[in-house]
Order: sequence, then structure tokens, then C-alpha cells
Amino acid sequence: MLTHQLLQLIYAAHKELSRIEQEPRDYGTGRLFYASEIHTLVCIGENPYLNLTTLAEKLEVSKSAASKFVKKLIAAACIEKTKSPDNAKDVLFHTTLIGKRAIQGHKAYEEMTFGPLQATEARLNLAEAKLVSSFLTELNDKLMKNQG
Amino acid sequence: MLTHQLLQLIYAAHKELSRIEQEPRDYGTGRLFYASEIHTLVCIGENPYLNLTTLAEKLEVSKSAASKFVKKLIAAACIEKTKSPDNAKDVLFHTTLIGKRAIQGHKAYEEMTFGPLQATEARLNLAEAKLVSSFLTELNDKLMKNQG
DNA sequence: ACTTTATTATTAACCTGGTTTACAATAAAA
DNA sequence: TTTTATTGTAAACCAGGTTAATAATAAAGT
Repeated sequence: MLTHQLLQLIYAAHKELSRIEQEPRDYGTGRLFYASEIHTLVCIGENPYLNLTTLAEKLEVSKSAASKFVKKLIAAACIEKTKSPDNAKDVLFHTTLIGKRAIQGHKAYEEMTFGPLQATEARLNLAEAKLVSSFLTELNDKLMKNQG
Repeated sequence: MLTHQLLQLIYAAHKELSRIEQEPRDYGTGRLFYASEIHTLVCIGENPYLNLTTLAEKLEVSKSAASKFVKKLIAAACIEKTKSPDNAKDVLFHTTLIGKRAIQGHKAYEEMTFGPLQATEARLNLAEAKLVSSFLTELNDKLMKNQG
């Protein structure tokens, strides 16, 4: 059965991505970043001066989890906290120079890791790429329907 | 850039699979099974009377982790332990009736979840399926090279 | 103006799913 | 027979979450 084979390939990719994500990496600042940390840092880099609630929403985790991640990033001097000028409740996060360097390093790492896939892409014509794309899209739709 | 889009689809699938895996499920026995538990149970079902070392190898986790999983499955009366007839060190695991029922339920669940993908497959001819397959295979190759 | 309700951030306690390290028992090799 | 390897287990630890509780502040209702 063909579907089974394709599913196994997807599952293998999933497993590899999990493995890659779980190991911490040095993005050129001499400090190891865990997946949650670098994701949080990148998110803050992309959305400067956002508050914790928004950050948690964007990361799709609880505010509690987000709070822990920023705590580690502050300790590592990658981000800083400022109070909102508008009210006394919100705390706004932004990246420091060190943080920006890590984000740069992470970007370089992603290009190094996933860049080579463009060679694969180069062998797909537009129709073929659309085919792969639509298969994956349908897969995702079906996976997303698999709620609770 | 096309590759970026395809990668995002793969990444979305990865995320959905992670989400699906993390939530415990009742496979028809009135008990919730976590991913690690049902995986371990299925593995023992497929390899009756295997020992802990082999189990850990098949699950690709440490013996320690495997030991914890079987402990929970024994407590839930899904598997049983027997001593090896050959020596006094090995302990061999096999499924009970309850365990077999959960395995059945899990199989049904998988068919229910992934069966609908066959409708997607039905719209792919052989050449197209091979194309998707080869793209995923190359992706996996590249991900697997991403070691340490 | 005052009181109730909602929002924001933080922490504590808990959980899964792992890991490494240490240990005891047993089996195999020297 | 002594050393070495293997097997299973448990303890201590960690990442990456969760929910529930709390304190401070802001917004809404009366």
C-alpha cells in the first residue's frame, strides 16, 4: 500500500525533526540554546517590544511556559525587559546585541541545514512542486482534524 | 521560494504529529495510554517474549526508559513478565488479554486517523506518488545528515 | 467613588519522556 | 577462579510543558 509508505516517510521526517530540535546548539555566541529558547528569542526578534501574553500566543504555549523561557534568555543577556509606557502591568521584551547575534547565527544555521534542499527543489518543475505541496496540505488538514 | 513553502508544510505536519502524540488516548479499555506506553505495548505485541535490552533497542530509547514504560504497563495489567528459561538474568515480556485489546483499539484508531489519506492517495498516479516519495526520501536523507 | 470583574505576569507544584550514573545479580571469558 | 561483560532496576537529574494559586493593576458596573 502506497499511502503507508508515504506516511512512513512523513513519520521518519517527523522523528528526525524531533531529534534535531531536542539537542541544544551554539549559534555563535558560546552558549548553548535549547529549542524553546531560540524559538522564543527569534519570536521576540521578529516582534520587538511585545508583552508576555502576546509572546505566549505566538509561541502557542501557556504564559507560564513563556515566562520561564524569557527568564532564561534574560539570564543569558539575550533579551531585556522594559515596562510598558502605557500601563503598569505589561512587560515588554526586546533583544540585546547578544540576542541579535544568536538570531543571526540561527538564521545561518537554518540556511546551512535546509539550504541544500533547494537542490532537490531544482529538480521539481512547477507542476511537480504543486503536487507535493497539495499532498502535504491534505495531510496537514487531516492531521489537524484529529483533535482531542 | 518554493522550498521554503514545502518545508513549512513538512514542519506543520511535524507539529501536528507532535501534538497528536502527546495527548493520551483511550484505546477501548477504559484507560488512557500515553504515546510511550502504547508504543511499548505495540512493540511487545509484535515481538512476544522479548527482553528489556531488545525492547529498548527496538524503541530506540535507553534501557532505563524502557524499564519505566514496562513498569506502567505491568501495573495496568497490559503485559506480564516471565523469567527466561535459558538464564536467570533476562526478563521476557508478553501481552495480556487487556493488552491485546488495547493494541486492537490502537490499530483501529490508526486506521480511522490515517485511512482517510487513501482518498488523497487515490488521486495520485504511480509516477506522482513516486515523486512525492522521492522528495520525502531526499528530505529525510538530508535531515539525517544533520548530526550533532 | 466604590466595588466587582478581568487581565497581566509570576511562581509553585506537577507531569511526560527522556537521560546518565550507580548498583546488584548473573553469565561469560581469561 | 577471578575478572569482565551483560542484564535489569532505581535514583537523580533535565527539558518542556501543564494547571492552579497569587499579587498587582486595569476596566467595567453600579
